Amino acid sequence: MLQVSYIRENREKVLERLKFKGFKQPELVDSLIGLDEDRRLTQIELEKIVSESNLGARQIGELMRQGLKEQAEALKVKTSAVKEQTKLLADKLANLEGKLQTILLQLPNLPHQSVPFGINPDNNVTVFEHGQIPALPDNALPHWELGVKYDIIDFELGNKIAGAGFPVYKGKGAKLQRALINFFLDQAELAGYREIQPPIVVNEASGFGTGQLPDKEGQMYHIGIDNLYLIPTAEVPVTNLYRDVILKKDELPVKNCAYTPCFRREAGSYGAHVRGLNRLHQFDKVEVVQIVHPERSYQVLEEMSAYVQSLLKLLELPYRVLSLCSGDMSFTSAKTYDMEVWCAAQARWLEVSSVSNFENYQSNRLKLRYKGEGEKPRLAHTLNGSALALPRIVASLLENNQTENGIKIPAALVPYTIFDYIN
RNA sequence: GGAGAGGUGUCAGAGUGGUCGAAUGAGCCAGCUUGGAAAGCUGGUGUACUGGCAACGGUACCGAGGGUUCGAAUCCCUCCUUCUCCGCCA
Repeated sequence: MLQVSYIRENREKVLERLKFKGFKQPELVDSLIGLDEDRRLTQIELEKIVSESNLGARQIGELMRQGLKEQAEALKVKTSAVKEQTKLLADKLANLEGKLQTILLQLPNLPHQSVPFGINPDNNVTVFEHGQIPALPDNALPHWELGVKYDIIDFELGNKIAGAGFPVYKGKGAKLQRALINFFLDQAELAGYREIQPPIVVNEASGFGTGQLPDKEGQMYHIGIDNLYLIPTAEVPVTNLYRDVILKKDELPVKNCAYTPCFRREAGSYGAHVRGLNRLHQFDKVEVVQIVHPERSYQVLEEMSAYVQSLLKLLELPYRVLSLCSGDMSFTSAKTYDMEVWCAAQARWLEVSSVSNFENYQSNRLKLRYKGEGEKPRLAHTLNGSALALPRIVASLLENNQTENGIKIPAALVPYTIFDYIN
């Protein structure tokens, strides 16, 4: 959520950046500024009257103590009348605040200066590529067929017990999952991240805190009876750990990581491009989250990007890094890098990580702040990234590493799988 | 799930309708004291919105949200949560 004070003081720039992002309702900015003006005037008026009636109440108390009942009664009548006015103003104020909030929730984050302009994914800019695209034999199989061939991923069984998009991993397939999770967590720890094991359901307040609610409600599984949501990413619980928190300045940066299953309804997305592991309702992911000083957030974004790339290098997967264009970035991000791995049999790039700097857009909503000695609390900057999401990594490993002897496991992973081939 | 008792500032802990944003103690910060420290003494020590160049004000916040009242930490309602006992259970 953008700060009202920032919008008020930087109207031109906000409008320019929103246009850059392709935001279609720039008129909301001026509505917001108008409402804010109105809100402040109303508040001043209300507080003046409340102040008066507070004074009256205090005087009544004083009179009562002195036993001057009649004077107290007279003053009561007067004060009651003042109070009537406060009701109207309080309603008006609440109404204005509601409208203000509604608009604020509709305004996306402002893209950083370094974000390339664009309106769709075609305008994303490849900023880095690494690794050789492997040449596969003609009889190469896509991962969903390899999964069946080696009896390690069973989509039909998952379909039977849960539904489409809930695969069952078996034998070495299951062990590969576990190996990847441990590998990612160990790497994260080496990079200075503290491991968190959060709940994988969250309440409404948490959903609002990271912005899944109210807009993306349909994207999450909802447990109606207890009004809880299955998390779509560990970002939700791990970032909400810091909701309404004021950190000491020297506690920054906060670096947390977490492995969790993630649940996404993905309503309406079916078809060939979401086959196999490409898009699932349940998948495993290790997420890294940082809370940093505002002056450091762009440096940290680069560091996080480099960290994710280091994982891909260790897994020996060909990848590229995209700087998302203004129009393709998520609603809440100020700058995002996507990491995509090459899936040889499908002959396409698949996104396995998205690393974003939210600046203070999330922390404003979360009321996540930091404070130095004798300073005012200030909003911190938050960043997060997948490190990494498993299914597409598995897809890429299977497709790229298929040999006549089976699927070759990259050396860095062998200590975790204990086997070096799936066959 | 049933019965009961609680939730107050950084912490401990008073406060049951009227100068209570909140006693007291501890902690923390600053000053005094000291060669230095401890002890002692003095002062300070929350957040948000808002007015003001500032000094300094206003309003709100005692788990959350409503309500009663001229006035609520204190009374009423709903919810959350913690503890104890019982039941159930990985």
